[in-house]
Amino acid sequence: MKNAYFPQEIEKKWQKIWEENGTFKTPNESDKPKYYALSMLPYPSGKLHMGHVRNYTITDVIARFKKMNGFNVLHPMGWDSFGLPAENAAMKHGAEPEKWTLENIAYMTKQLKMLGLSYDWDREVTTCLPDYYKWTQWLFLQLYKKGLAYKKDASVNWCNECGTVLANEQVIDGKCWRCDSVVEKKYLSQWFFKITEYAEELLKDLDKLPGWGDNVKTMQANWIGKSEGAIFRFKVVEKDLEVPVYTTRPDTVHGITYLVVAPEYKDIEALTTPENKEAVEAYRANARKMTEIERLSNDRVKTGVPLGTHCINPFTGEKFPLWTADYALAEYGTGAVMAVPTHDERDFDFAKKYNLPMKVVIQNPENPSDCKEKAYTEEGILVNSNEFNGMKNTEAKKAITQKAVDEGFGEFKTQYRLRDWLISRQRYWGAPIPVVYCEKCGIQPVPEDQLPVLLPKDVDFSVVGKSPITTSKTFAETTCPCCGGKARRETDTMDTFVCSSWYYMRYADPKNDKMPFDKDLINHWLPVDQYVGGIEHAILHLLYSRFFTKALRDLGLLDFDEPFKNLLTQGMVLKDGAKMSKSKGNTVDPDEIFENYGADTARLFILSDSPPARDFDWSDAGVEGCYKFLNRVWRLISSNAENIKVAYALPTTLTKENDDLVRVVHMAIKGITNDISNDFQFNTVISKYRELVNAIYDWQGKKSDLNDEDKAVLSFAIVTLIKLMSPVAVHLCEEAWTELGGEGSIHAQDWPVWDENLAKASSITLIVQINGKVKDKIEADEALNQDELKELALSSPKVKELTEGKTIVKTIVVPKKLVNIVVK
RNA sequence: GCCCUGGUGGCGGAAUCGGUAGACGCGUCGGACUUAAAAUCCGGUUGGAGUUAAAUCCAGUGCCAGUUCAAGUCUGGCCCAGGGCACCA
Repeated sequence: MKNAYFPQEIEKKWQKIWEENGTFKTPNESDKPKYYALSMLPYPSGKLHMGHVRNYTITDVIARFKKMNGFNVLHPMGWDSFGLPAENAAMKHGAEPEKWTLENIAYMTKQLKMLGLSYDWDREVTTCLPDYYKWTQWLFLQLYKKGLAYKKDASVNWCNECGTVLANEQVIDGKCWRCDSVVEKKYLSQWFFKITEYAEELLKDLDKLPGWGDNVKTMQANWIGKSEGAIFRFKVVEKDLEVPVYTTRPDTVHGITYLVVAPEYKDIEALTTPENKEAVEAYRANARKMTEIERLSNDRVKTGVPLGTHCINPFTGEKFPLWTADYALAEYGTGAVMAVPTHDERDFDFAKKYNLPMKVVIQNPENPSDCKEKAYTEEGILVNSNEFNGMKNTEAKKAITQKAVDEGFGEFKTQYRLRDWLISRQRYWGAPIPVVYCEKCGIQPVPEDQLPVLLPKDVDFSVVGKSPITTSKTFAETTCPCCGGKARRETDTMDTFVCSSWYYMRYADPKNDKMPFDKDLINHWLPVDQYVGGIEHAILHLLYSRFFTKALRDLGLLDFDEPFKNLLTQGMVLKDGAKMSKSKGNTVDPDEIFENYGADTARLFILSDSPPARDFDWSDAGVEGCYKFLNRVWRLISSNAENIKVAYALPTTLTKENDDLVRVVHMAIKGITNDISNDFQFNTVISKYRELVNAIYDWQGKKSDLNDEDKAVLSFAIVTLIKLMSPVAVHLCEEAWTELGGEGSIHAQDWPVWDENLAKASSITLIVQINGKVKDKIEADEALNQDELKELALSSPKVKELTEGKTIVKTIVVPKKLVNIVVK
């Protein structure tokens, strides 16, 4: 074994051998239990960044750990390779999106291999290739047949910069998730997935996911936004019309003093009197012009105009006016709101501004409020509410709704904030939506045997204001699968999130050309046992994937309810306290780290300083420290190489010193195994590697010559060390294993096991406290019983001195640990 | 405003059940080796008091109370930071 550590040399060597030997191939058939470890698949942007390195290292260590623990581990990798950057690159550099994408994939694959990741590359999935997107299209057709994919005219989010529509989930603070430019509203005919059909199950099944963080689950729950309330229908005085409203406060219904409809409300024109028409039209025109941002920026300052018509409150017979105001949202509930200014802050603000009447109907008997200064929104007792007076408002909700139900002007209603998923994109580089439009037959799905609908090659990427796909002379023109007549192909492509909603299923059966996946195989491998990725997908990708799983289950394609059993959301990689970004100039290039220190150092460092879920601050000194540590490990092994043999067996009886080292090794096995099992605390795992290495050096420092027993003990310690380190320092440990006479790959060895009796020190340190403060520490035999421990503590000279002249009130003995003497 | 997460040395962070606070590392200071440097090795490093040096003592896990023989850990109230949602009726 060489004296010096040359990571670049050994890393290259082993990567080649592993590839040739197929060390990391995963067979479908195995007598071992399965384990599916998965990282979120990357977008092939060009180069790996440190966030990737962190993500894939975490998952890789998990996969290797599980493999050594007797699992048949599926650990695949693929590419989320449709999307706008490829198209932008095409426009900028004139490169084909496909060529650009495949080149990036080739480069990043090389980088992933340099990191020493244990992927089964035979299962690689590339979403932009026809053998994959054929099945994305096939799945679309199944959803279409089931009524879960549909086309409708709707007001949609439009990003001018990207030249396409966006899903609600892709609009962040009124801006595009990708390019950050302001999103506008457009009225277009678009394709949707009916995710709302699963709103209740998506919410409810969050409870089935104890392996997910509460942060992600509450984000999803908030996004789904369930609320329970009632619909009331109010008759319009001047017209033969009704205005239905949704409310979560049916208990306040006697306090209605006006009603608000959204500017986009469907019946608004009919509800407007001729005298008010001009003002209402002006208000609506202005609302249409405003972007989401503008609506948000002047929040709290509410505006509106009266329509001139009135409704009757069936509970009181009172007549109240109708208004339009943009604080009522067309897309939520019925688009109309009953206003109770006394018990709703928004209605209160509006009523104050326009001097509308107020009527108190809920009171706190202890501390009544007249609601002149602010709305009272807490619980209370009903007043001014006819037969409901005196009822607790929580009970009145039900009673009042029931009355509406009985008398036929209302019902109980559960409402969700979640909207259907808009999947059309007016872009080229995506999976074409497989439908055609026929003048005679209408919307026709492309027959399954005609899939895939291939992307055309004869397109002009320089066009502005429309999708490049529309420039193809060959693509749109087609024949109707129904009547054979002339028809036009859909030119919209699917949101890339559709592709990434099922990729983890394809890994189970990546080469299937009859189906997206075999049912038995997917039921065998799925759900994913451990999913690792960034928190930024808490809603988007994770919600869509959960929806897909449930929809495909209902299509009979699979038999599970949730795709990801355990989810680890890793923190960001920072540098100098800020997120790494090119614009800030604080990025670190993985290639440079591989070149200067090797992949093992990079892997060790990225896991070392912070627990996976927390943000990680990159520091050059930290990398240096990890490199030094690996050198230290290397020296420890190489300087002892002739004394260490994998095959050496431990003698049954040992000297005290050797016994102590053996105990340290057992403690390390136990500690490291528990740390990995307990939320993958790799930072403490690595500190335990260091402790073990330090202990071996200390032990060695006390020895001048090694006898046979010493050699056996040292071999045990070092062979265990490299097994424990092998999931992290994958190349170094493989090299050491081979040099020390190990057979096969270290990555195929069994994980070390500890002996509970040896995984502790041979004696205990008894903590002696007086009044809860540590006063003495005594080495003691662990066999001592409680009384003996008490005697031992009381016999301490220190204790005698401090208890002199005082009364011992009480003595608490914690077995094997501590004695607390309470004195007065 | 609502929801989630967190608050421990100069820094990253550690501390199964309530039982030695600060593991391990980074930084830093001192020492050894060296002509010198790098590398390596050894030692100190929460604050304060104390001493020639030590021993030793006191305080200390965001703040204020409480429970307990014992609280970083449990309970109640508050403050701060980060993230998410936000005119959702």
